[in-house]
Amino acid sequence: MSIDLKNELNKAQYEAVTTTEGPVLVIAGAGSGKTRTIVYRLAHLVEQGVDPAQILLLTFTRKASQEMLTRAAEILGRPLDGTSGGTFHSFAFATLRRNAMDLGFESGFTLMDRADQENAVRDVRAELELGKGDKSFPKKNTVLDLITKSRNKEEPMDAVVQREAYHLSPYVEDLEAIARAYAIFKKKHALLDYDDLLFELDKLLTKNEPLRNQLSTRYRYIMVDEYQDTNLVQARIVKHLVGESGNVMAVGDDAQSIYAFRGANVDNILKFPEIFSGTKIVRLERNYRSVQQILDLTNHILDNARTKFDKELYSDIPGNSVPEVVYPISDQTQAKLVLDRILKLSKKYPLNEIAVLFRAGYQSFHLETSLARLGVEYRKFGGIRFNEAAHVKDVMSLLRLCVNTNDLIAWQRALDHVKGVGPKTVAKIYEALHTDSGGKYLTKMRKKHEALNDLLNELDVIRKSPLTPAGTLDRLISFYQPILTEKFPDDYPKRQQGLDQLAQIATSYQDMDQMLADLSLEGDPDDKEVDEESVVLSTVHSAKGLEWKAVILIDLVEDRFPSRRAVQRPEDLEEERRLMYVACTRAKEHLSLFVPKTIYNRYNGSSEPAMPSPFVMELPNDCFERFHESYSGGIEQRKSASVHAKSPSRAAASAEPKQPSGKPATKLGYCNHKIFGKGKIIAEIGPDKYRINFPGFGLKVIIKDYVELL
DNA sequence: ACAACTAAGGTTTTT
DNA sequence: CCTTAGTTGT
Repeated sequence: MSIDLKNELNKAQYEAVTTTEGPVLVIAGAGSGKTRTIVYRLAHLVEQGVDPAQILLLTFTRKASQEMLTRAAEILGRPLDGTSGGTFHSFAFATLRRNAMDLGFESGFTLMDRADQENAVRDVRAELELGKGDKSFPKKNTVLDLITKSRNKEEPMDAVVQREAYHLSPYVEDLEAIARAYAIFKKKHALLDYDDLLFELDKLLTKNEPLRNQLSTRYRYIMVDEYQDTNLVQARIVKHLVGESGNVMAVGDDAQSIYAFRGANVDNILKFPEIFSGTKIVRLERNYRSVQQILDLTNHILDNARTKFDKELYSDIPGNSVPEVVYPISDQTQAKLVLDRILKLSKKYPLNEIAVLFRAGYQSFHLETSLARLGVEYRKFGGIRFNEAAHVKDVMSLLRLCVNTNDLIAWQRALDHVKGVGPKTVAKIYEALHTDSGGKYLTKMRKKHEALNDLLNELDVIRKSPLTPAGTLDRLISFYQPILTEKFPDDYPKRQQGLDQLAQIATSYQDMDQMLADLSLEGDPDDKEVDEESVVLSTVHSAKGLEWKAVILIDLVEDRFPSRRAVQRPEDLEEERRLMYVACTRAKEHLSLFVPKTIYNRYNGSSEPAMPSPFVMELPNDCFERFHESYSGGIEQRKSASVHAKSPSRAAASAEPKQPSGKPATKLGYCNHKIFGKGKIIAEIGPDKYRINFPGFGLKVIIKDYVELL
């Protein structure tokens, strides 16, 4: 039985699927059947007689690649045995681990997650005694951001600071020193961070020719999804792996590039044809996801992009659902209105076909409490993750110490519950454990601190008789039990469930390192039985590649979406626009945009007026319907351009603040000032002056000649 | 000298 | 709400 490709695919998709030899670049608009194309290509290759083990599929999440492989197997009617699939990072981890010796890690290495990295930066800075008592010294978070940005963009620190954090210029040398010490720290403690995975793999493939040849021979067919979000190292890795065969397909959409902040480089996708000569370019422009009204709106979002995207999506999905823009009175009442909207939509769609999207994890907080109060189930993506929860990290560090006794970060965490032992003492104990002469000190400390003694004994027992990951975890969780109840008196039962879940996950692993890495590499473990009846709450980033019948976007006001941090530099603002595009293109049939008129400000404890997001302001009136919340609680349709006027006639609406759409602020736009940097022009004062709001500096009146308009 | 406690300041996005 | 700097206590 063979697959009827012609029937299952459109012309462009068919071409992408059947061009199996040589480099192919697929520019796939949102909802254009990108996944379908990859899935069919996988199936097609295997049907043509390609050994599944010769295929490598690199995707953005491991879940995505698993799903594609499963779907391909369904089409084929048999499983794809041996196909490698996963993220760049997970692939790198697996390859590096098989070659740990080559890297200089005789006894393996441990992967650090974000918190580990921050802790390491904190320690290193303390060690170097940099910025003692200097309140404006960048925080570890910021320091780490700059370090990884400099690595991912492969630019020197001073260039990054110059461009993206000019106010930190005085600290450039300190930052460089920390970056160097951080690298040494990792080496010393057999730790690799996310960036190291990629750079070490690149290094390994560059210098180890036999390995490179072995891999490029093995992977005769390589497919890379979301290519617009790869960075320079990732592109080099692809190049290494492709080798002689030249059979590589990159799939992506330049309009959906949303990871520049971590070093992704859109140029990768644009330059792909240069790097792989003879590239065949296929464009998928037909949209199979959304009704035309939604596409009209999303196309408008791109209209105002600085870099124009040569793309206009079209769809012939039947449906007559005009997107709506809803103006709640405040972000607090927004939660209630969103809830009402969800309940209304749930009559038409199952809950898991409804998603609420937002820019940053914390923005769903109000809504979460409302949903919980009403007993509506929800699943949240983005924000705090399972493996970042304190109790999970605690147990994980115990586990890490069983495999890597050099892991200082894990020691710090594991010894945290020992009363009377702080950072300094941990360092001493660590030293004692790693030097022959440390015995006396250790026995002294073991006598002094019973909890320390217990822990070391426990670890010894486990190390002497290694169990399976699940067995080890069971032991450690029992050991941790008393600590859990003491540390989290308020909610330990809930956390206990999390640990049980962790133990459950462990049963599917034979290998401890692998399990540890997976937990860091793949945020949340798969909910075994996904509750079908749960609304989805997600950050826009985490919603990438997903779709729902109904999508609700909240907090579309200035400083939130676009993020306050992104307004300063035009490139960042452009990325926010693409983010907005990604968010809206997730919707198949229904799209609601919520624009609260006021935002609660905890600084002065009151609600303050908020400007609607520029991305909403610039939308033409005819591509959405407008609703305002009335003070009596309901929402009412308002404004001229509406198609129908069925709204209930409550008169209260007239008391509302005016739509700020006509205000000059948005027309005046942004500008650059030599000293204050990027600012938003609020008003024109007289013939030659502007009132400008500079983030970090506040309102200023500046003579026009001194600013550069953007 | 170091750990524990307390008050205040600041919040993007992710592998 | 979660991190961190400053203060108190051992």
